[in-house]
Amino acid sequence: MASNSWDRLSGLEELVMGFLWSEGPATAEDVRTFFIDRHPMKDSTVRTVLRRLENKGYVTHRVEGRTYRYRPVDAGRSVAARAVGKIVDRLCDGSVEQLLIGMVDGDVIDSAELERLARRIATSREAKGRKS
Amino acid sequence: MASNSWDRLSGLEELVMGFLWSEGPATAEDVRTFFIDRHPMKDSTVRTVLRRLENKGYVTHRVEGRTYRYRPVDAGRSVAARAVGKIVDRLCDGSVEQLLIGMVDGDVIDSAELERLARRIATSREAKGRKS
DNA sequence: GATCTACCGTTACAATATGTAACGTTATGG
DNA sequence: CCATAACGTTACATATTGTAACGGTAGATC
Repeated sequence: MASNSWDRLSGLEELVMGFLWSEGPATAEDVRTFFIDRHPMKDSTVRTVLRRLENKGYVTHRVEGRTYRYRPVDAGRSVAARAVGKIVDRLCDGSVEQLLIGMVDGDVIDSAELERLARRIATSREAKGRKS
Repeated sequence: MASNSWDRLSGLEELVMGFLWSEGPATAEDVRTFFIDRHPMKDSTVRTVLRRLENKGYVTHRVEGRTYRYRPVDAGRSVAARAVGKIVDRLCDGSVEQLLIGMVDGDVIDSAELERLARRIATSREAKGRKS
């Protein structure tokens, strides 16, 4: 009962992941405190969410004294990249170009800006050769 | 009871949208026939799915004689672009660059290829000036 | 060493979302 | 007039999600 093939984050799970990604490793109590205004939860609620996130493979925990400290398994951008990969496969017929065109047309990003970013990334990549 | 703020497509809904995107406007019967092997469904099932898709705003229908012909409201890449926009906001702290880096690191796309596509898109866009 | 307390896992439940479909209704082609 | 094709309404069983009460347990406190 370990490796499921889940992939979607629920709204609350996404909120919590957002916190972990920006604030780094945290305990259930840290999470609860952080969301105390926006979204008050009992501690058991928070812990349930964290446990579910762990089952889904998004976080791991390390035992620290008698508390658990949770941390994201992957960077937000990695999870995002995988999600986008699936979107490309399923909604863009596998074509990243189609997606990029859609993003430019839909004003998600400006074409000049996209070109600039792509160039910058390509440049920084070529400077380091293969890594794996 | 018209404009909901839904956003996610379920597995089956995605399948059906895929069909509509690739095959164009279709009736419930067209859909049923198309999926007869992969995913047999009763006609009422298909029509329920189509109706739900319409509620979610993904398709519209036109009455044609006594049947409904459904068509996608937006191109697949538009839907994809919006979805990616949300992903960027929620998982990449609003930075498209973070997403692109994640995609390159995660081998969703090669950096050189990304640059090539970005350049091509930028070129074709600049050739047409503003449109809206 | 008896208590208290901070944490944890287990268990539970209501509200949705999803897949699936039976049924009743109604034009329309015969 | 009647069969039928196509539609909407209604109905579940499951799975997911948000929310939390409970009971156990290891350290800290008298």
